[in-house]
Amino acid sequence: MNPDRTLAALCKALGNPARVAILRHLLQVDRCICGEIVNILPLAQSTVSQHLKQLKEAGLIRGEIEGPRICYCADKERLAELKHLISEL
Amino acid sequence: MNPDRTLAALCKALGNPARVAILRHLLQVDRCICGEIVNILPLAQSTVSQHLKQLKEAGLIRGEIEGPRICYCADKERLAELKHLISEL
DNA sequence: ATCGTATTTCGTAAAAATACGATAATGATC
DNA sequence: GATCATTATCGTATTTTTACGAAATACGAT
Repeated sequence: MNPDRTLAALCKALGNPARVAILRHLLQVDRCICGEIVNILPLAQSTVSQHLKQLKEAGLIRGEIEGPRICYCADKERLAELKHLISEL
Repeated sequence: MNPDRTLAALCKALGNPARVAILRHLLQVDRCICGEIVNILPLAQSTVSQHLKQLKEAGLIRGEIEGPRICYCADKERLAELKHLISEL
């Protein structure tokens, strides 16, 4: 993809404080289940699920099914790509 | 402001390919008048003006009145703040 | 097979973003 | 003062985002 579009898509995914908080938390704890994120944020569980979906679509996080729950983790390679695109601005 | 909010606001401002292109261009040419940006992008003049407004509100660019036209330039300090906030993720 | 927990998806409403053309505002020039 | 060039703002339509509760799905345990 065109670098402007890639950067815009990544930035758009982080263009909401809740999603920034989610990513930051996942980077701190390395990995955690969805429910933990729901507890941290003052948002309904379905809303958090949507934010997770957007982050996942942007490639910034991944979710692995782990029994009855889903374990999320940050995709550090994708984050590195964002860092690179921003830093070369 | 809360760092999550600051980062989200900055990212939101870059969450559109046209705005990324505008910022990138301003960084390349250092400074240029609004009309030049309008010529580069495949968008109506009023639309470009709105994008410029958003970038200005986010603090990423500044506009100085220069006779009948307006000269825009990137705010490198603000950009540095974005780079810092992203890099420390 | 049923139940309980965890998560997503659906339906929906309200707000914001995007884009355009038309109009207004500003400043230089005649 | 009229006019031209440049840019912002207004009005509007369409799309997207954000948020919620309710319903569906998936899985483990009983």
